[in-house]
Amino acid sequence: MAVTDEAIEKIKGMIVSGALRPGDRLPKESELAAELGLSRNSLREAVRALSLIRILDVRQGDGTYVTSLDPQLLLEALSFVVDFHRDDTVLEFLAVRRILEPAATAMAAARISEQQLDALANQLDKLGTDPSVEELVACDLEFHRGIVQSSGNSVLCSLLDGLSGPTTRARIWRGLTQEDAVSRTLHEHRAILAALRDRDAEAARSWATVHIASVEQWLRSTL
Amino acid sequence: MAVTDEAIEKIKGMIVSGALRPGDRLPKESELAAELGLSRNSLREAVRALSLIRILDVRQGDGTYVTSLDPQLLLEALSFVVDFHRDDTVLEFLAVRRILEPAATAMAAARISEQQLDALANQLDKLGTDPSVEELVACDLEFHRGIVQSSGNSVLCSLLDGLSGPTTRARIWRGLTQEDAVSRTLHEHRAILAALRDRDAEAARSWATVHIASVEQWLRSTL
DNA sequence: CGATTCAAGACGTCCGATGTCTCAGCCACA
DNA sequence: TGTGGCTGAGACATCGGACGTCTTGAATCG
Repeated sequence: MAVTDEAIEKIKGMIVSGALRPGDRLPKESELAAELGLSRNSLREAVRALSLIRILDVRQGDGTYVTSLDPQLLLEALSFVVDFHRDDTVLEFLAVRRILEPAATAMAAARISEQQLDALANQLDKLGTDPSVEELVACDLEFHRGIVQSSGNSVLCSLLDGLSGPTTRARIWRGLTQEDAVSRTLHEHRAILAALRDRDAEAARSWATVHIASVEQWLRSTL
Repeated sequence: MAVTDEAIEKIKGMIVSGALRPGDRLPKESELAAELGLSRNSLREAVRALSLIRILDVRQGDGTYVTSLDPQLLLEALSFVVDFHRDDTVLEFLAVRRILEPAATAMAAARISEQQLDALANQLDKLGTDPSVEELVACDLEFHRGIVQSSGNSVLCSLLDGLSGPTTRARIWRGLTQEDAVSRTLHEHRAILAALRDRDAEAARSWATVHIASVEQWLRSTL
């Protein structure tokens, strides 16, 4: 195994074993390199790789630190990876989202606060009845994120956040070509919100499923 | 932005835009470095980072290539990230798995082949009635992977593979020395298999839910 | 014709120097 | 005495070049 890969594994080991804890500062590059038995250049490659996936946080002039290791942070790297997928796998991503999002929405029905509900309602109202496609999609993302956050599961939340990337493009595309997509989306959002207000998990789940399935169906018929 | 980060973005751009396609070979390091306007050292950091998350495949003595970019490959990096999570978030990962795995199992009920079913049955038989914990864990992983693969959604499959990474699972099982856990697991596996054979998606889903929920419950009571 | 050898090409690793940024401590000023 | 700027030490950023190791394929020899 290459020394750089070894270094990656060793640093990983130090973190997993607890020798390095979230927020801890690593020894300076030259010291750590000596400690691990490789050159500073090679060590830097390892550090850079771990920083790309948000394990390490490198601050020039200061030092290198272990990040908080929050699921949110680590899964953020997921969206970077997801960006590489081509359109022919969008359907598979959407299918996964169709599983997760309704479940998250149902979970939120039991936990979402009144303030959160009001905030969501406000957000929908602010959009008006004839928004631009870009506005609608941005609002859509925000709306769903707000709900999923209320599911109380940060892993679920981050995962959905990452998966939503590629489908965003598809939704924009759809909004541009399908006439009634905008009004239908608005209607579905209000239905989801109403179900959440009623604390009706099953209704919330169903509306969320319908919401995603309609995008999926359109996409399938288009490809 | 640092030159290395710039290089990462540029290489990403070349791939996303289609200038570099899966399997393509990159210019040699010195040339690419000159092309992107940085030193070979800095470029190598970028390449190393992209190779950690399986975007690039570096072969010493040969050259650097774009990987197939299969969802399977890219999400493989997920397990690397998941390894960093501490025990207090295991429950959240498990909750996500509890959503995905039953859905995948239900999907498999409609698509799984007879050969696949026989293979799964064989695998369970081979384990005997009193396996070691290590054998059981390995078999458990294999069993679920086999089913999820039959769901026909490679994104879903890779995601579950990453989430139920060896570390997570191992940690759960290590403490799981409950006597009846082994036999109960075996029983549940057989029930899932029977439901699949019957093409009974709902039964398969329910058994999968029960299967995961029992682990979840045990874990919750232990932490 | 096949096996072996060898050389070119490409990545792997290291070194040392210099640039740039951050932070903390010192000092002058009000 | 408090505040603000200045400055120097420390740490990361980047570079260029040298040398090692590995892969591959062509040339060579039996």
